[in-house]
Amino acid sequence: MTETASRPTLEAVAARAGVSRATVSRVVNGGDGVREPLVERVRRAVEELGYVPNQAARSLVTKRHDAIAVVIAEPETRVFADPFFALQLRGISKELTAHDNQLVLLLTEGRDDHARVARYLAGGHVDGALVFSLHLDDPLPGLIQGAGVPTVFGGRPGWSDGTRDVVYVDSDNRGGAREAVRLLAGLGRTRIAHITGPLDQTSAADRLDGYREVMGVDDPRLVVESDFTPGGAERAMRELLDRCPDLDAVFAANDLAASGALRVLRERGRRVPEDVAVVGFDDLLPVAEQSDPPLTTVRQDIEEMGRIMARLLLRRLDRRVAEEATGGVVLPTTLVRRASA
Amino acid sequence: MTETASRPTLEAVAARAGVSRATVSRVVNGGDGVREPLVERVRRAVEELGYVPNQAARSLVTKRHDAIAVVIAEPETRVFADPFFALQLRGISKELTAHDNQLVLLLTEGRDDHARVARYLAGGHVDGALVFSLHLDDPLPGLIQGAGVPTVFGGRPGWSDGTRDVVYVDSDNRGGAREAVRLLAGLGRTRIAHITGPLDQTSAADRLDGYREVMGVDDPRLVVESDFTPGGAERAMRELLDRCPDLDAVFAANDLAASGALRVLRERGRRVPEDVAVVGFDDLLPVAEQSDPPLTTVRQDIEEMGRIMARLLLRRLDRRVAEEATGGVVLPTTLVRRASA
DNA sequence: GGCCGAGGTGAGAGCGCTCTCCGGCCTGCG
DNA sequence: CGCAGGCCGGAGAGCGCTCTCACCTCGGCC
Repeated sequence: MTETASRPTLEAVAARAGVSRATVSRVVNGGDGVREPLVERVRRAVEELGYVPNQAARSLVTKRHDAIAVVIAEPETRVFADPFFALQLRGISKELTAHDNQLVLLLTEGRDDHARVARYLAGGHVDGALVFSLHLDDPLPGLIQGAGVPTVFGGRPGWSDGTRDVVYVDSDNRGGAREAVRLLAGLGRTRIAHITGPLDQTSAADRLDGYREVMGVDDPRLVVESDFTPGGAERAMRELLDRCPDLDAVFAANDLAASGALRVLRERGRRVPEDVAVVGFDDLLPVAEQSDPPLTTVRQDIEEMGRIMARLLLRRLDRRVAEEATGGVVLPTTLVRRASA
Repeated sequence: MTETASRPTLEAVAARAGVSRATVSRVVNGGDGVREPLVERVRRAVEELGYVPNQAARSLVTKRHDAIAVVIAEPETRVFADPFFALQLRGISKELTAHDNQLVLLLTEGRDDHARVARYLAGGHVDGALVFSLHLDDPLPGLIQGAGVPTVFGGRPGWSDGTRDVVYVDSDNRGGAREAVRLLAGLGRTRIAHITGPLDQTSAADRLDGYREVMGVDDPRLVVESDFTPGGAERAMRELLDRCPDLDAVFAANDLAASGALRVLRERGRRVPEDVAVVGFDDLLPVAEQSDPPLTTVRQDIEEMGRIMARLLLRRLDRRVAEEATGGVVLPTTLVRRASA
């Protein structure tokens, strides 16, 4: 079996069109400064030969790769249990595709992988990186910054050492939480409990902050730290009911937790929302809409977050030295009312 | 702000180690045929300079990229609603990482993207592709095969035109379904209903086949086509109960569907498993374990599937012309008993 | 009608690497 | 002690592209 003829090169196209390599290159890259008849001739040659530029050769000289790394650190296996990352990936993918960039996915599995990722990024295989780092003590962001690759973070990185020059995109976790708690308060609820997420994640911490801002001085009996999972939330909910049987509302840090809370409330014979009103966070449709009763929750547009992250990074790569704006972009949340509150 | 000094090249390392480029190259690529003292000297130079090979330059000559594309077609938005792909990705990522390959993620959004993906693959940017194509009429697999890139499919592709040379990895959907239905039959259930998945997906079709194999002649009243979602399964379950109020078991094509069925059964006052036994498929922990009652289901090792896909592809790429074995690898499933049956 | 300038096109030098030779040295054998 | 053969290491030719520069050909202007 003969090897299929190797792909045509610029040279071949040039020969066929009767022009020089340089001209073909110009046409392929936009065709500025080439006269129409020639452009046409080259286009046809490209078409006929089925020419596709060799990206490796191109990168070698341009030092551009048109590729972006997406780094998802996964301290817990949890990560993939909720569709959060999947949705962000979709947003990122759409935006990158629209700008002819490729998405290189780097999944890390514990600390051992950090060095690998850092090396890869430092190796200049990609033009930039989109990094999800949601934990306060995560060393990865630091390593990545050290690698000197333009980076945009997903979610506010929780630096222990104060401010650094970072660009990040996040939801308005604090504002969303405030809105949720205000809704409950507006419903006349006075003993509003909060099931938090893991507080070493900035999103969970910020939601707790929002809760506290509205509650004023908080009754420690009403707050239980949990882990964003239904199971964890069930334990938390039981504890809350034991501590404070007369609570009349629960703000859960995400929808998964809310669903766990709902289950325990039902099991304990509390009616929702009559006896206890419940609000979640995220608006994960399969969970929020299917729960019983359907969940009132704070929606964040996750896919849009992904898209914006990509857009920010791409823009940064464009205007090289220009305005290296730093800081965060915080996306608004919206309250979605269903039956649970 | 001065640009940071560009990364060191082979040349620089060679100079520092006092050897030729060729020798450095040999050391970097395994060091065969270079004497120990030289190897050591080169290693040190690499270390000191922080040298990382330029992948583009390397690819240019080797025609290898050490990169694999993962193509996930997404006809429906559904795709990311369940953790299925995420888990497979994890398996793939682990295996690729272990062999120093990168994962390029290609998400397609409707038919328009097909050409883009085909062009990309044909462009020789990656050494191979892992493709998830679960629909009977999907043109994508055909396009990809046309591109001449070594490919392994996730899930049995449903060709309308009979057999082609494909390599795929799939779960034993049919066998798993048989096992599920046999369990129900063994429990003395005689009117066993089946809520299918979308039958244009081979997995759903295979599960239905398995069900039929055990049931013998099937009562059409007992089978309703659905869509792998809780909502769809609710509608299907209602219809089943209306048609056949005395059914005593339900085999749902996946766990999400089973959870929907459970909800309707509860709403209609049927006890599970006393009145109606329920079995799902997938063993998605958050769903299966958290449902009420916990779900008896057919487990497939999704992450392992991903790993095997990657392994198969990598092996294929290795032994170039050698045994181009074709056909499918079908992974076994196991029945997990919980409370629902 | 000649000169200058602008706009198009081509020639050629690399980008950083791999890999094939080829030559030098060292070993072993006659 | 001389020569064949094997190993090691270096030189150099590209891989396919981009980009600078020089050249050429016009048109416009004096």
